Amino acid sequence: MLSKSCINGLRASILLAQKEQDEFINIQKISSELNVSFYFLTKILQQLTSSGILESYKGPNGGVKLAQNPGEITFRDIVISIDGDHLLKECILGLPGCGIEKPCPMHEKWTALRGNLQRLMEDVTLKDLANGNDLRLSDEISPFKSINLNIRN
Amino acid sequence: MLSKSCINGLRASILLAQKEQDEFINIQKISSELNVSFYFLTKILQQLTSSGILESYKGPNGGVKLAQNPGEITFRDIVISIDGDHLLKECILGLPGCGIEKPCPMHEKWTALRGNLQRLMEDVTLKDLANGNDLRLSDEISPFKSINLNIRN
DNA sequence: CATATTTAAGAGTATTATATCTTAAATATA
DNA sequence: TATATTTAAGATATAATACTCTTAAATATG
Ligand code: FES
Ligand code: FES
Repeated sequence: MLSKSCINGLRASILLAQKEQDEFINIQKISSELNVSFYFLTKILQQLTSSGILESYKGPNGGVKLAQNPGEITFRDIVISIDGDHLLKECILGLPGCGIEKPCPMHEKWTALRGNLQRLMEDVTLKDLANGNDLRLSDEISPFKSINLNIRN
Repeated sequence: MLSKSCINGLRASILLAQKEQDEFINIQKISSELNVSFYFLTKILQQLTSSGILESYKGPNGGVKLAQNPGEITFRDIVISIDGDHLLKECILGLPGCGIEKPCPMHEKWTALRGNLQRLMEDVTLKDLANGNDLRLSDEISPFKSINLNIRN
């Protein structure tokens, strides 16, 4: 449902919410904690930075940090930034302009469910997520495990 | 959320449910009614046939038809056949084995919503869909409009 | 039996998504 | 100011999905 980029963006954001809010966190460090490629994660976090969800700082001791309090950033903010709002706007049968012309047979049921999804995503903040269980994966079970562990040394 | 293959499979199935159940319908005809490439649709319908949702018949007057009554085939059956059950099984944050080891922070909310999605897809049959509005698109607005209209002439 | 019609199956191409690499820009610190 | 560190941006590579084409198999009909 969510793209891999989006999932990694969420996971990184949750991790940032679990850390000290005031200091910039090194992307290399985040990527190794999440077992995601540094290169890939960098691209994703650039997207979140350009959306204003993160702030970044270059140079020694640089990195990224949340631009707002974790309680003010929602799950939805991050999904929209990376995957856009397709999921929350489009017809489940792919018809153009969901509901505008003639709604498809699934329209009512789908928009109801989609509304619940939207509400769920709006209600959940990074603060909520950060207080939940640890999202880090062990090397053994991580689907994101990188093959080359010596990236950028 | 659903792949294009899946959406086209659904649209074709709904169309079949709107037609005479006893006769085989030509795939070329379905593809032109839906403004989908004959080649692409053929592949998708082969998938539904091998899953036992459709029956096919080769040769003159051949084609495909529903293997059961429209009221007995659910939206879910078709989604599972084409896209698999990822959507209904996986963790929204991509963690392996959703809920088996340590559930992610979204687990409860997501599984609740996913349950509603599952129920929705199980409740809706092709009969329901066929009685709804017309799914055919006009040439002007169809996102599936094929560029070359003279396929296989 | 020969031919035309139609789906099946597999191969091939195109487009998009995912992932990596390289170079540039900013900045801290010696 | 020179160097090392770190993100930004753009180019490249790989994988997955979408889509097309070709050939084979089944079958109706003359
Ligand atoms: S028109 Fe299909 S879900 Fe709205
Ligand atoms: S573990 Fe994430 S939704 Fe179940």
